[in-house]
Amino acid sequence: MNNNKPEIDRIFHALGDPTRRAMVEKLSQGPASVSRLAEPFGITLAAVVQHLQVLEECGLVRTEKLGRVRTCRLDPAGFAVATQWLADRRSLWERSLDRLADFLRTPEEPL
Amino acid sequence: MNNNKPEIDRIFHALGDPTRRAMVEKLSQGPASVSRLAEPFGITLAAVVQHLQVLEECGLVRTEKLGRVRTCRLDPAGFAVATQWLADRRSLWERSLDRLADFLRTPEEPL
DNA sequence: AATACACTTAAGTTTTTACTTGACAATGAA
DNA sequence: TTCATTGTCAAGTAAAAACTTAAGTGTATT
Repeated sequence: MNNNKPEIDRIFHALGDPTRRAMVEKLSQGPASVSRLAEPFGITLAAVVQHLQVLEECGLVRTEKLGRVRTCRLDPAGFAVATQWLADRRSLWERSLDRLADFLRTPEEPL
Repeated sequence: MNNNKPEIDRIFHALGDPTRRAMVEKLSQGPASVSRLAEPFGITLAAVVQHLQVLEECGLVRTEKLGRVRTCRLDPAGFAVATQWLADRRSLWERSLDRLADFLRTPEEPL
């Protein structure tokens, strides 16, 4: 499906992959180089770099290269977008429950 | 990658698809039948049902069938899991920033 | 200068995922 | 009973995503 909010799309898509989420988990303990990030996974460096691109393009991770080593760190802004979306769902849902409660409480009224 | 927390895996995977997220957005405005859920999307009912199964299996949505109509509604519990994961990332990340700040503040100490 | 290190890139393969088609209940209405 | 409605299921297709291989670049080390 083609939706209207590409940023959210990319963020949730990025978080949808378990390897990428594991990379994020590692980075939440502090910055790491690409190869140290790769260590825990049984995949090639190239694959890790590809995941990293996805994480960077959607704003969950920032990286900078110094000499020959690229350092990766979390970018909280991206997480805020995801958190906000979830919070919005909950608040809308609660509003709909409230409306239902009102409706049930109110005795039959003519429309 | 094979991770240790299959529930989180399934939840974020489910939210990774834009059509499923749109379905969740619709359901956050209140319960809906399968065919009403399907209306906004240019896909077959069968496809919608498949998405619905994914959402139900990971605990984001609950459904119940009465007569020939199945009613779908959000299940807040699933959202709590996702929200918690995001919150955990942020708090760990902030801890790591604090440790860095400590380190920078402390004058050279012998190891 | 030679070698090792830390990536990077492009291209191809494999696996997953989303979606369709078509046939088939089961329920409710006429 | 007949027909439309609402959904279900299985199988297949097509597109996207993850991953590999292999060759290459720039940086540090010896």
